[in-house]
Amino acid sequence: MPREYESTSLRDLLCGSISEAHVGQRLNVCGWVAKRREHGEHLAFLDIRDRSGVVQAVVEGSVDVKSEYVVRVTGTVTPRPEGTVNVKLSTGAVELSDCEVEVLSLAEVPPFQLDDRVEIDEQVRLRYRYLDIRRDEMQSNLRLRARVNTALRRAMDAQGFCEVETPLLWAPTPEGAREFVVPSRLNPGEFYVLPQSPQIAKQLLMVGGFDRYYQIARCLRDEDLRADRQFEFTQLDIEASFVSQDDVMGFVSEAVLDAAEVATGVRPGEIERMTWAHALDHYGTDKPDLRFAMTLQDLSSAFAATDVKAFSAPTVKALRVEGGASFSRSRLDELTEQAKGLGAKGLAWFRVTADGLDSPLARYLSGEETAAIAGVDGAANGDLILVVADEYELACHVLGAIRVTLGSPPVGEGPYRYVWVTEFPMFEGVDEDGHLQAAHHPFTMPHPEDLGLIETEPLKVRSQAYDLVLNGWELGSGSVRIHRADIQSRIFRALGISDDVAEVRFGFLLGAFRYGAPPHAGFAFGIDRLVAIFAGEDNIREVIAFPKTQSGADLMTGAPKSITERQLRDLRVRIDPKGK
RNA sequence: GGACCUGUGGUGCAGCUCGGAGUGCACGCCGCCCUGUCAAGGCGGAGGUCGCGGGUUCAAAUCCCGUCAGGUCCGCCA
Repeated sequence: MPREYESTSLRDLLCGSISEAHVGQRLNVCGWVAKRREHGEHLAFLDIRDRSGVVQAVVEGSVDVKSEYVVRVTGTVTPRPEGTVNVKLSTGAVELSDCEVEVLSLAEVPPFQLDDRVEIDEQVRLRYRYLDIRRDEMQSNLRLRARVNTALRRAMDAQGFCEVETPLLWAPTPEGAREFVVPSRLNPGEFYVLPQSPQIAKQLLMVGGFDRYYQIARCLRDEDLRADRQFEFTQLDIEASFVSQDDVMGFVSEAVLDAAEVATGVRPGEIERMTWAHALDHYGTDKPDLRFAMTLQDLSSAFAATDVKAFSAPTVKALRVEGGASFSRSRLDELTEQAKGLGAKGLAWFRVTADGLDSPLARYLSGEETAAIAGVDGAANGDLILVVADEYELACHVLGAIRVTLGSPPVGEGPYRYVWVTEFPMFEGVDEDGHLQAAHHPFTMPHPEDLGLIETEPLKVRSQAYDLVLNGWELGSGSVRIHRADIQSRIFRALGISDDVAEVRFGFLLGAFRYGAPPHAGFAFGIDRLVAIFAGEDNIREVIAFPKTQSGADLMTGAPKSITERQLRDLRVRIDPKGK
C-alpha cells in the first residue's frame, strides 16, 4: 500500500508500490523511462523507474519517449493478461494500461547503460556519478547507509546520549595524521585545520558536563587513499563520563548490533573478545578475520636447538594450508615474494605427502623437527605447511598476511564475525628521535596493573584501548582517557613531549582538565566500512555518494582545482611554481 | 616515495604472446518492419587520433622508453 509520503502533487504513489491491491484505480506515477519496447505503431511497453522499482506502462499507439526521459504516466492499474505476468518484477502481476504519457524532461543518451548487465569502468561511473547513483545497486547501498545511520542515532538516543556538533574549522595540532589546512582570510598567515576526528572536542564536552555525547561526525585526513580509506569519512563518535571500558564497549555494541539487525535482518549475539596479544599470536594481526580458522601455530620450542640456519630465529611460526600441496611452484614463489616483501627473510614450504614431507628443506630437518611440521594443526596428506622463522612480531605479521591471502573469503560471504580486541600495547616502537610512539593516542590510559612499568619497561605497558573488528576490517577504536594530570605528564615524558611542547599543542585541553575533569572514555567507528561490509562491497566508494579517486580527485567536479588570483590575494597565499 | 594491474567506436570485451589494411563479438544509438513484450524480435546503418608522446621497423593497437588517468597494495593513516 502507498505510504503517506509517496503521494505528491504530481504522483499518487511510487512505481514499486503498485500492486494487485490497486487494480481498477487510475493513478499517476513519475519516473525515468528505463526501457521501451515498441511493437509497431499500435502498442508499446514502457518500464517506468523510480527509486522504489519499476512498473510497466502499456501505451496503445506509438509514444515519443526515449531512455531516461522523465515522465509522468497516468494509467489504470490492471492485472496482466494471463501468461504475461513477469515474476522477475515485483510489480509484475499488474501493469498500467490506457496510459497517457507526459514528458517532464528530455534526456540525452546516457554515457553508459543504467541497467546492471555489465560492470562499468569506475572512471566513467565517477565522472557521471549522478547517473551512476540512479542504478539499483547504488540506490540500495546509499539507502542501506541511511538506515544504518538512523539505527545508530536511535540506539545512541535510547542510551541517553546527546548529539553535539563540533567545529570543522579547528586548531592545528601537529600530531598524527596529516591535516587539511584552511587559510584564514581575516588573519593572514594563519590557518585552521579540518579535524582528523573530534577527539579533543569530545573530551572537552566531558569536562563541560555532557556525560554522554555522540555524533555522526565527518573526519578528514590528508593521507593516501585506499579501498577502505577516503580523505573524508564518517564515524559514529562517542564519549562518556564516569564509565569503564566495559561500559563503552556496551554502548557501542548496542549501536552496532542494532545497525546490524536493521541491515541484515539478524541481530548478532554478544560480541566476543580477544586480547591484542592473542590476536597477534593466533592470527598475526590486530584485526583478525574470524570467518575462517587457519590459525598460526608456534613451533619455536621444536626448533629451539635447530641446525637448520633458515630456522634459527627467536620465533618459528607455521600455517597449515588445507589442500595446499597442489600449489604450483610459481604459486609458492609468489607467496615467498609476498613474505619477503613484508620483511621476512624467506618462506619455507612443506608438502605433506604419504611419503613424508616434500620440500627442498626436508632432508635437513631432524626427526623431531619433521614430526613437528608434519603435525601442524592436524595436518593431513595433501596439505601444505608454510613456515616463517624470525623475530616474534615479524613472523606473526608475515604469516598473518599470508593467512589472509590464502583463506579470506570475499567481503559478502560467510558469517559476520565481530570481535573486540583489547589490551593494546601503550607504545609501539620509537620514532627517529628515539622517543616512544603512542600506539593509540597520548591521552590513552594505561592498564592499571602496568602503571609501574611506564618508566622501566614501557613496551610492556598495556593500555586501556580497544578496537572493534568485523571480518578482518578494523571498524574503529577507542580508549579510556587519562583524566589525571600526574599520569598525563608521565606519558608525555615517555613520549618525549616536554611540558612546554605539551602546553603549545594541547594547552587548551590540559587547561580544561585543571577545572575538574571526570573520568571518561570513548570510541569511534567508521560507518563507511560498516556499511560496505553489510553491502558486500570491498571498497567504501560503493557506499559513498560522491567519493574521490585514489589520487584524491573528484572526477565529476574536477576538484581539486586552482582558484582565482583574487581569491589567493584575499587569503594572502602565494603559489610557489618551483615547488613540487 | 615505491611495486603491480588496466586503458581498443557511447558501454563491456576479444585482438597484443609470435608486428602485416581498424579485424571481430555483445549491448547501446539511428532508420525501417512488427498488437503482449519485459536481456522483446527481424532487417539495415552510423559510429575509432587503439589514453598521450617518443623510439625500433619497410610496416606498431601489438615490441621498447617515457608520460597521463583509473585500480590494488607497500610506505603513510597519533
